[in-house]
Amino acid sequence: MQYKIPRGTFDILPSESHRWQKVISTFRETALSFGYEEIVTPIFEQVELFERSSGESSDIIQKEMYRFQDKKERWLALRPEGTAPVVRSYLENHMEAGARINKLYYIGPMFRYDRPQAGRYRQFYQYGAECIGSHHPFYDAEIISLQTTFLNRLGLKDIKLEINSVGCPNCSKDYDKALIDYFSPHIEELCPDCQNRLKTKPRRLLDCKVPHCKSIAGKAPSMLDYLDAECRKHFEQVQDYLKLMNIPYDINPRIVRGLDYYTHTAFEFLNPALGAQNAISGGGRYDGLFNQIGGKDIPAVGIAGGFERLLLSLETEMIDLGGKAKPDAYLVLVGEEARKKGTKLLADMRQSGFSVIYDPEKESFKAQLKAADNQSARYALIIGEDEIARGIVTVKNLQTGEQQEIDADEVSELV
RNA sequence: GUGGAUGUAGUUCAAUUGGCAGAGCACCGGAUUGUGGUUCCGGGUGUUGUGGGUUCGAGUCCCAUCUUCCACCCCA
Repeated sequence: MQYKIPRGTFDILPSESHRWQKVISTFRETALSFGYEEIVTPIFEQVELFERSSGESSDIIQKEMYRFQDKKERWLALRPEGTAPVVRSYLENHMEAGARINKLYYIGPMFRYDRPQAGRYRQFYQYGAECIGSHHPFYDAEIISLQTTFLNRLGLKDIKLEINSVGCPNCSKDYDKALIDYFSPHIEELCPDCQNRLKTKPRRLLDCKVPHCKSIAGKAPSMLDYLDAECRKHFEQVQDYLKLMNIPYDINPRIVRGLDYYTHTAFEFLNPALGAQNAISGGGRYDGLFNQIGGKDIPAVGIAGGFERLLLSLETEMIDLGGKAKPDAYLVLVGEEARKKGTKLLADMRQSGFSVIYDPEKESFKAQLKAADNQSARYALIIGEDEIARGIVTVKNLQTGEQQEIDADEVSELV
């Protein structure tokens, strides 16, 4: 084998693709039933869009983004995430003028240069939904509800929802300061990563897995104590809605979203069975992003999820997504006359919407029937010398083994 | 980017101290030339990830490289 698939990418083969289709169509149906409409944006964008939205210091920008120059030496990037392009498109197409609220969903590949692992790829497929134009806590809950409904429709059970509020820029500032005050006396004891985090993103300290850091972080001040009155109220209202919608959740004050632009609600859906890469989806409110990109003050809340991890979860829970489509009929043709008549029948039946399979390279009667069985066809349509002579087609039900002879013209009606 | 494992047939796995690369499943063909699934018979389908090295001889030992996996980092 001379050529190999690039590292961190994968083919979706026919044996898998029907599972993907099932999950994707379930997401589409769910989003649609919540009033979300699809938006499709390009796979690459100007580099600056992501630098501006994700924050230049973020890992995504620093080490994970695929950048390249085109022939006019414009710097472009394969999109590492879906929200910024949606926001770009929203602003560019003046969608705020068309409707007060825009509810959008997207599906497609994202790209991050990262070390591959189970459930983590360099080209991976995400779905996402964004509700743009309202600050109302109902929509925070609706976005979460969209995800739980989606998971329920797929039949997934072992998924946890954790929510948090990261506050607004105001209380956020106070909190970061409190964290720095708290951790600074311990700086010598912290792991090198955490010493670094203290300078760049204090909140990341709360997440560290090194036992000693963990024990120090255990007594650190909680974000929830630093929320101002308005943020607190918003967070409570989101929870009220979740309760009304019958959605179970845990509050986890340690949730930190990776990207800079989040405000208020932040949440994650986790599957504890998945190992290290256990976040199925995550999201939150990003009232600050529009300002960051386009200078307009537009509130929004959204979610993004990964299909790979979803499919892994479905596998560990052994949930059957239904097999691949089975053909209605397989043509078994023996003899030259039968081949002619059968080919015509094949074309007619396909024209009227049936799925019919025929393979001229299988010549023996037995080989054709075997193939019909192999492909799980519902019926075998048999035409041989006998049928030709009598102007009929033998129809065999491959499940029951029952067989009947019918008039050549009436085949379509029976199947 | 850091640390640690891994790789043999389509697939799951064998192969003794270095001594002719094998088995189940799958696949293909056949079992009175018109009846599939079950059964029986036959067939191994391979650059042992790749490239070097040691050796009379390497799947096995050494070096490099790639892939995948585990953890970190990060996140979907």
